[in-house]
Order: sequence, then C-alpha cells, then structure tokens
Amino acid sequence: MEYRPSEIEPKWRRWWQENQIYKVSIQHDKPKYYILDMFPYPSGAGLHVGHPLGYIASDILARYKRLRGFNVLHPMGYDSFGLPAEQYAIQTGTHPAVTTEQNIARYREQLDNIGFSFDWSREVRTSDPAFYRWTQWIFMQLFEHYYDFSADKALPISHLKNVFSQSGNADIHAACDEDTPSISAATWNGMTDREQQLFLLQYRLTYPGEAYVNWCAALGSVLSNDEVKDGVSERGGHPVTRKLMNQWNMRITAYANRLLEGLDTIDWPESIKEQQRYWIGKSVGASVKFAVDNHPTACIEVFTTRVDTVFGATFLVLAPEHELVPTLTTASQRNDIEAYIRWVATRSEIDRMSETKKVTGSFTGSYAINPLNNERIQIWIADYVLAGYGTGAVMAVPSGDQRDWNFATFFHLPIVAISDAQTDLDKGADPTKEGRYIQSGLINGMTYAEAVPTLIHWLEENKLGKGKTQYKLRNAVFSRQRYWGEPVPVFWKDGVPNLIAEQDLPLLLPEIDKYQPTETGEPPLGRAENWQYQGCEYELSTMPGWAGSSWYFYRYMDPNNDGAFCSKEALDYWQDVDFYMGGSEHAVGHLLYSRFWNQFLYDIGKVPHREFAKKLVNQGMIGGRSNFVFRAKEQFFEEYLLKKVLVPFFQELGPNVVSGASFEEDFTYDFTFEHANLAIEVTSIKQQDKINRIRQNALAAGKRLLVLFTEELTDHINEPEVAAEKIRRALADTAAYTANEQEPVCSQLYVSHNLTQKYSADAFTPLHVDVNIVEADVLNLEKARTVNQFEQANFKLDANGKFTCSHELEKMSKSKYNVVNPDIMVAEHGADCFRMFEMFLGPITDAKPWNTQGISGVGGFLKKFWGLFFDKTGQFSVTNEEANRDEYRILHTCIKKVTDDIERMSMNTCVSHFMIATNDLRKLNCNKRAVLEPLLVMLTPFGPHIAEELWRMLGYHKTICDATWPSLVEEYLKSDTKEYPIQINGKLRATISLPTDTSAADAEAAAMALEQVQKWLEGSTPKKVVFVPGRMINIVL
RNA sequence: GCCCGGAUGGUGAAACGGUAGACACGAGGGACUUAAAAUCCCUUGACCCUUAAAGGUCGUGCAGGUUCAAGUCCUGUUCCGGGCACCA
Repeated sequence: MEYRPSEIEPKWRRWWQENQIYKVSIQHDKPKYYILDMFPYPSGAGLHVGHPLGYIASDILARYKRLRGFNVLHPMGYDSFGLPAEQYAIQTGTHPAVTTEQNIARYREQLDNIGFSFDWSREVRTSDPAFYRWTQWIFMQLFEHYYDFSADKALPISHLKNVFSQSGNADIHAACDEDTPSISAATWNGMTDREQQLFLLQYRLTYPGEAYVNWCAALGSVLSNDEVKDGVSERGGHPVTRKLMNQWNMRITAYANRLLEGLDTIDWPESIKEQQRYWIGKSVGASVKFAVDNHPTACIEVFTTRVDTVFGATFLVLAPEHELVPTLTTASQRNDIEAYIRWVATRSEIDRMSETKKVTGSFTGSYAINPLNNERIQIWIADYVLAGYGTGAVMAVPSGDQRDWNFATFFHLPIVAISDAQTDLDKGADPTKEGRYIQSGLINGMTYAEAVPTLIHWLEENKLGKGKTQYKLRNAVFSRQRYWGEPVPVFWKDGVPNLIAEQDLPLLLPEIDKYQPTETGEPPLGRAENWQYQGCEYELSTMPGWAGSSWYFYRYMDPNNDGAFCSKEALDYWQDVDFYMGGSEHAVGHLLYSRFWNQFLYDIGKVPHREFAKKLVNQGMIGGRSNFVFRAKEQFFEEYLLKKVLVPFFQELGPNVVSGASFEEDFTYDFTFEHANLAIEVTSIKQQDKINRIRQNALAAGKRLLVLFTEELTDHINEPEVAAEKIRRALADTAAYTANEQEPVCSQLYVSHNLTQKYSADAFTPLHVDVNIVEADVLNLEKARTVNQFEQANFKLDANGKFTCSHELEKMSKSKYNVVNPDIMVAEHGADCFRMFEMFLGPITDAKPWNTQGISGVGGFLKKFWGLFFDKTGQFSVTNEEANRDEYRILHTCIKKVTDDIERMSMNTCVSHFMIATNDLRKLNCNKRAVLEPLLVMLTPFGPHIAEELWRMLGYHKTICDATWPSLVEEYLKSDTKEYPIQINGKLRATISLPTDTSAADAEAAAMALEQVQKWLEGSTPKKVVFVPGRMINIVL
C-alpha cells in the first residue's frame, strides 16, 4: 500500500474530532502540564507559514507530554479585539464583529489543517462578552485596591479609608501620585464624600488622569509613537499634536520591584528578561543635597548611582532648563549662559540625541559645596543633562564617568582620583568599583561594598541626602479612543468615576452608527444612543489590546464559567502555565503587563502563583524568500543573435559583418553585412514607430533592411538555425525591406537564471514570481502556464531542461509574491510532512527565511518510514519475531536521542534521528513489531496522522495519542568495541578498534603498535599519552 | 555610543572542551526502464600528491591566549542582525 497523506490525514482529523481525542478535563490521578501558545490576532490576511512554527513545536511537546502520562492542557483562542477590524469598519461600515468572525473561521480552517491537538472546546475570544465580562471584573478589582509598600501587596481601598479616618495618610506607605498631599485624619474626616473619592484616586491601582497623547484630528484618533513620523501621521500624513487627555492609567509602577525580582524566578529567555529589566530601569543610589555658596536658601539635589564617587565630584551640571539657573547665574556669566540657553533651544531633540562627541556647556559663575568635604565646586549647565529626568542635575565625577571626564578635560576642570585601582586617568575615566578609596574622607581605605552604606548612613544622619531607588518604568495608559475594545465598567457622576455594580457585568459594547469619533471629538462610544447608567454617562474610552491578553491563560482552565473568571477547582488543578511559546516582539508589551496583572491577582488571593508562566520560549521569525524570473530585454536578443546565430556567418564572411557599437543607437543598425549592403535590426513587433523610422533611414541611406522581431526569435529560441536561415535568404534576396509576415506566437521570453550569466546584466529585467509556483528555485512550468504573467511567454530552459530562478531574502509580503500559505504546503505534501519540515529547518529559536528547498527529503523519509511496515508486494507486514541486538540498538539509540532532544526543544535534530533510525532499519530489512511499534509511538508527536494510521494497522482500536512513550534500556546502547581516534599532538592520524573495557595501558600499547603511529614517532618516545576512556587517545610528541 | 544575539561546505544545518561538516537539499556519476517518473547505489569542504593503494596541507569571520586537545573557554577585533538612545 502506498503512503497517501491526502487520504489518511483528513480521515484521522475527522476521527479525532468526532471522538473528542483532544478534549481534556481535570484528572486528579494524573499530573498536569499546561502548554500555551500566544494566541493570534485573527487578521484578514490569514495564517502564513511563519505562524505555525511555534504552534508545531508546542504541539509536539504537548503530544509528547501526553504520551509520557501527563494530563496536558493545550488550548487555543483569539485576541479578537483590535485595530485592523475597526479600520475596516470605518472604511466599509462592516461591524468589526462580523469581520472578526469571518477571519476567525478562516484561521480555524487553516489551523485544523495542520493536525494540532488543541482542545477547541476551551477556545476563548477576548471580544466575547462572556470573556470580557471578566476583563472588566479584573479592572474593577484594580480600581478597588491600592498598593501598600509596608504589606508589599495590594490591599482593599476600604482598608485605606479606615487608616485615613484614624490617622490620615502620614503613616501610609503606599503607591500614589507624586503630588499627593499629606493629610491628617481630621482633614480626611472633614472631606465631603466627593472630595474623598477624588483623593482616593491618587491611590487606586487604576485611575483616571491627564496624559499627553499624540492626537491626530484628521484620523480622529490617538496614535502610538511609531505611527507618527516627522510630526505627521504615518498613514495619510496628517498633522499630529500633543494633546492633554483624560485617560485611565494602570499603576504598574507600584509593582516595579516585584516585576524585576520575579524575573529571577522564571525560566524565560535571557534577552526577554534583559529587555524587561531595562524597561523597568531600576537604579539604586542616593540623592545628595549640595548647598550653594552665597545662596543660603538654594539647594541642588542630585541623584547618583555611584554615591561612593562623591569625593571625586569636582563640579555639578544642571540641565539648561533647571529652575535654579537664573538665580545661580552671576552677572559676569549672564551673557554666556543666556547665549548657551538660546543655542540649546534651537537644537531639536534629534540634534541633542545624535551629538555625542562634541562637548558643550557654560559656567554659571556660582559654586556648590560638596557636603562630604566642603569643597567649593563649579556649577555648570550642559545640554546632556535632561530636565525631565530625575532632578535635572548631576554631580560630575570625571575620574569615574567618561562623559564627565570629556567635559572636565574640555573645560579644564579638576579630575580627582578616588580609588587606588583607577588607572590611566590622563587618558580617560575609570569607573572601577575595585580597590580601596583614596582622597575620600570618611571612606578612605574602604571597599565599594563598605563605602556605600557608610555614606548613605552619614547622609541620612546629617539630613543631606538619603538612599534612593529610582525606576524608569512609567504608569501605563489604559484608555483607547476606539470602538472595538472592552468598555470600561465605569460611569461618571459629578466628575467622579464610579464602578457599575458587579451584577451588571458584562457592560456590553453598544451598537453605533459609525465607527468614528463624534463631531465633538469624543470617542466612538459617544455616538451610542441612550447609553447611560442610572442616568449617568458611561466612560467612553475602551480598553487597550493588552487588557484581554493579560489574563486569558486562566480562562482556558475554565472557559465557560459564568460565576468567576476561573473556578478555584480549576486553578487548584491547572495552577499555571508550564510552557509558553511565542514571539519575542511581545517582550515588554504583553509579557510585562500580564505579569503585572498576575501579581495583582495573586495579591488578592485569586491565583496561586506570583508568575503565570514558568518557562517561555521564543520562536524565531520566518522571513520571506522571494524568487525572481528574468525577462529578456531587446539587448538580450541582440546578444543572442551575435552569439548563437551569426557565428557561422563570421566564419564564412569574416570582417564583412559589423555589429553596432552600441546596440541601442537609433541611427546605426544592430548588425550590418557590408558586402551585401544589408542591415539587421532586432526589435519588438510592438515598436512600429521605431521600425518605420529605421526603415526610412535605411531607404535614405540606400541600405537593405531585415527586421527580426524579438517575438519571432522567442518562438524559436532553441532553434537558432531558423533565424540563420532567414538571414541567409535575406542575403540572397534583393528586396529592400524584409520582415516577418506571420504574427509571432509568443510575446515574452524568460531566461533560466543559470543561463543569464552568459549575457550582460542589462539584458534582463528581474521580476518577482510567485514562490508558490517555484520549487527549490526551479519554476514549475506547468503551473506557470496557468498564470497570467506567463500566458504568452516562452521559457529558455537550461541544459537540464529546467528553468531556474534567482532568489533574495525579503520581508514576507503579498506585494513580493513570497507569502506562503500553509494550506498549500499541506495540500501538496501532507500535514505530517509540513510539520516535520518546519521543524527540520533548524533550531526553533533561530530566525530563518522560508525555503521549501529540502522538503522532499522529509517527504522521502515519511515514505521510507511507511515502507518499513510493508513488504515488497505492498502488503502490510509486521512480524512478532524477537528483534536482534542490532535492531534494538538502533531503536534505543533513537529513543535516547529523541527523548533528550524533545526535552530541550531541539526538534530539528529529532527529525534527523528518525531519519537515521529509518535508514538503518531499512538496511536490516527490519519489520519487527518490537522495534517498529515503539518507533511509531515516538513519531506520533511529529507525524500524528501517519502514526494513527499505522497504529490501526498494527491492530489497535484506541488512539495512539494515549500510547506509552517507550523507555530507554541503556543495555542496548553498550557495545563491545569502540573505534578510538588516535591523535598525534591533537591531530587525527589513525583509528583503532578496541574493546570498551580496555585499560589505559593496553590502549596506549595498542596505539603505539600501529604502523601509522610509528611513522610519526620516528623512533622517539612520546612525552605524554592522554587516554580518555570511551573517547580518544592523544599522543603528545 | 550602549546592550543583546549571530558568523561552520554550493544550501538548511549537526557537533557533553575529545574523529568538524551528522541528517537533509542541491550537484555529479551509475543501476533499473523502450522511455520518463518513481526507486536504489556511489561521489561530493578546499587544495596538493599519486597509475592506484595510500598519504599530506589548509579549513568553523579575523588576531592572539588557555589546554595534551578549541567551532566550543578567555582577550581583542571585523562584519551582519535586533533592541535602546546623553536615564546620572
């Protein structure tokens, strides 16, 4: 029986579905394993071959874990709120829900084709009210909580109210707005309810506040930074202004430290963790207050991460915008300072950012007092200090900071060494933390670790500073002025936001007439009629894309629960994600925000772990690989004529044939036969104007003219004698003008890429060709003929009868004709082949271009594997005979390698191991159940369809998905002998077969006895012989 | 400028510090066939030497180092990709 994936694959997919093979439920007698893929946004373009890369890898892991006895949760769903559907709605009026539904149907069809083991009964969609009801519910919990630094967790607002009424906010150590005033209990108790509510907003974990946004009036929307290019919108080029808007925010900064520390507890790629660390941007340091000489009330506060270098601070630098600058500028310096400030004002942000070499600055004339040593140091301003960051002032330590060193050197300011480990201070700064401090007052002789706490203690004692931690992380804007998102469950009363009652959830997205902002600039929800809560206005903004994706992984555990986002029972069993697969582009968006929400849900006792995903793997992106065909230009035909057709004429007629200096001159001819007074012109039949002109030209010059159409040359491209014959006839003829009377068949000629080198580069136009009609850079002519582009084309094939294309790596995009739909791959090669091929491409984490070159190798493997189960006549033939040692060795080698490699997600090498085992077993003609059956079980995660089919043939009636992963018997891997490599000075010179238990002395003796070794020894005695048992022998001369 | 990756045959790639290039594609040669397809077998890093057998030199971006032994570890450097941008 032949292997026919197109027959067996749909059959088993149907059977799996009908028998609910992938439906999972809580099973307390089995360990759980939760494997999650980042869910896709269902875009209109459908799935391309880049998407399934991660899905296939996680599916292999899921099926593998199931075979190993785990109860595997492996769900899929859709992040179905999003901008593209809304933009389509604005253009066409189609409700985004409709578009989304269609796109989801298409995604589902494509996903189903690949044979994934998703439990579709658990599908979630973020735009489903049954889902977003709980997104809204979590929002409400955030609103009802604040972050208490003393408890180091979120606590209910009601607790905060109690404390306020007892003792004000003096003793509350909580995350709140920067400018929150201190209040006493009396003040709090004296407030009206409205005043109290407004005051509490400064503490809530989600709160409305003013924020600057990129407002584009023409598009009626807020744009992200990268949608704004050069001050105008990327789409349409409309003006964009900074607009202050009332926006909901998430107080993620409250969790900055926990988000940072949590990174150390999870097995995520280091690069993702680094990006998150950088984003959070924790700097531990100290603030130091500098008094100013002659200005008793002024005080300059700086933040430094290197307080240990304070004795090396030889000047201060303020941002030009710093509020103290006018005060500190002395009369004599005023002109300079003002000129400098004016100059800075003319410089754009870009100028300021790109300038890194030139040192600029200006001295204010004032001096600060270093509080540690009472030295008078100059106060400068410079544009490298930013007003918006920290305090807008830095202490400059030229011996420890290169930028400060540059500044000091340029302006001849003092450079003071502070550590005995600093070197080469005349050449540059040395930021070392090694050594012991010198010229550093109270920390002289100390190490870094001793100096920092000493200094901070001293600063705090003298009230001249304190230890301080800063974060770069800002609170996250949560509002979007859009329609297609979750409504915020808030109504406004008296300028105070209030939550709607929990039993009124979900707050449904209202129907509106148009998906654009209102005429008054309110979000689209402002168009909804009679959309009010108890007579009050609802919040009109919606939630951002990351709202639903910040917690969806819990919904899969209990997708249909309408009493909770997830039941306690489900959470107790499934706990958290064991393995999360997705793209690294979500490094700080989704992956940071979902960690934040999870930490919060943990604080309020709703989820069991601080981190929701133990392990994360990023799959690499798949780029497009474009193919090009080469269309012949006129120059090609001229060169062709010269090389292929005119050669015999040269031999016959010698120098009487002349070719035009440049083929494209209007007033010379392509070729001339002087003796016969005949000119030849090569051109397209479409160039009637040109033909007429040349014809008149020839007439006037008294020359006879032969016009060869490129199209007729194309018709007979492989028969140069046709054209040659024509020239011969023209030479013998007397007619003044000759051209073809027949209409040529072909209009264009395409030349195989490997032939194009014989011609000049100008002879062709490279054109994108749809990669779906190209196999391994060879154009499939049959398919090509059905494409418009090639309807009237002729193809010049290479010597092997093939038409080759060139290739280039580009982004995968429709316009480049390099988008590959997985459906096509599945239709052509089968889902199992497609799955294994994607894995065979290389390590899962590597970015790589899509290239189907090589897929035939995987197809060939599957055929061979299938063939192991059949005899020569095509009859299914598997025997129950006992397997021999060689056969078992092949099997168990494969078990070991595949098991190890799946565990470390090295799917590409797994495929290789299957190939090796199959090749080896074929050589032995092994068709024994004892070997083939375990091998088949191992193949199941990779090729589930072929595995299920052969499993039935082996006589089983239940699915192979519940078979048992074979266990390794080490005994079979042992062999009696080992082929030892023998190295001389580390270079391989010979090999020798020795028993595995050979002693070092015996091995050495055996090696030394070898003729090849003796040759290298030349009678001398080796200095040393290294013997690594089971590895190698190295003889050192 | 800073941070993080990467660099191995014609191609995708393998390789616990221990026989570099497994496995596969492509290419070349051969078998089967009336022929083609399919299938199977052999060769395939570069170079040198040789009738052959065999042998040698070089080789994992480049230059050093550690080691009996380096694609792998260390230092420096070049190029490519990604991220961030004067963040104190």
